[in-house]
Amino acid sequence: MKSESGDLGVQPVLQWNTLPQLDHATETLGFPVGGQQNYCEEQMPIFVDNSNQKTDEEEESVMTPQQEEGSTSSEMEAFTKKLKSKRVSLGYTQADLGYALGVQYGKSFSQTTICRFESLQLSFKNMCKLKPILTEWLDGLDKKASPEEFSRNVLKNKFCLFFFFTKKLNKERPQAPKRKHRTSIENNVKQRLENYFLNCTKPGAQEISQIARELGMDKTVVRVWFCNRRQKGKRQVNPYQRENIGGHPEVIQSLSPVEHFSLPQLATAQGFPTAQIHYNHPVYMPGFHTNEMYPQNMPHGMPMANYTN
DNA sequence: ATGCATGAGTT
DNA sequence: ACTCATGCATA
Repeated sequence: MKSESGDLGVQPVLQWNTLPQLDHATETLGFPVGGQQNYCEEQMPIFVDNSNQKTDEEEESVMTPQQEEGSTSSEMEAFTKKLKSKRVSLGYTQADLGYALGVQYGKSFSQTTICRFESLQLSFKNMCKLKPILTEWLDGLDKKASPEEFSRNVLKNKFCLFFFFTKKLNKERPQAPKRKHRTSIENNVKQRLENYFLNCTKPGAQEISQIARELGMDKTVVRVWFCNRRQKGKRQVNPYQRENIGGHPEVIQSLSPVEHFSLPQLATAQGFPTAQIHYNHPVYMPGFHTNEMYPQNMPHGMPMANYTN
């Protein structure tokens, strides 16, 4: 990680917690710096002067989700690859990118969201919504990118991040956690939930109560689980589809129980308009209960420059 | 990278 | 009480 950068203004490296310039930054800025958390609830302060763009050629008022002609799934996929490639080449982590967006455009995103965007794990609509912002970011990088200037901006961004992060930290340190706790559902219970889901993707209050009782779970947890399970079914691309698009659709046909259920809106659920690959089961991918519904993504075989990690 | 959760907006 | 966008927390 020790980029041979040396000092400020040279190599933008954005691994906050291992950043060589970190100490320097800390001294310079007068507050501690480090860590890699998500603190996105709050709006980030905007420090960066975007003098190098953003004149008034751009009317920002409304970003119409160019759902129509602009974005097809393949376009989207191409875009995500481009984005990731650029991000990585700059040494940005997903979290960094999320924050950078906040710094430059006033709206930050979490590592999670960036991650999901890059791997097309969002609904198409959501992808379309985020794409313009990310496009802007990409474009901004290309424009008049004098290396020094760029590096400077990167560092400025980082300082903003540091500031924001620290402020947030200090705020939360005293009054610790009214934060949530991630309840962990045992695998066998998950499996049973899956079975219930298979039988009915949208149980009513009654059913939920019943299920909760039978599984010895909190009703709310069950309800949320179903919500999430449904939502998961609407994710845009799952690894199976992607890996088999150009290949052999052998593995896929496990079964298609979903068809047998009345899933009114499921069929039309915000899928990619051009997602031609429709396996019979848009929702449930049985056959794996290894707790991992979907296998790991293979690493995008790209020449990661100096992205050590 | 992903599971469980929240909150705003809908139905 | 749901959907949808989103993220903290965690594996």
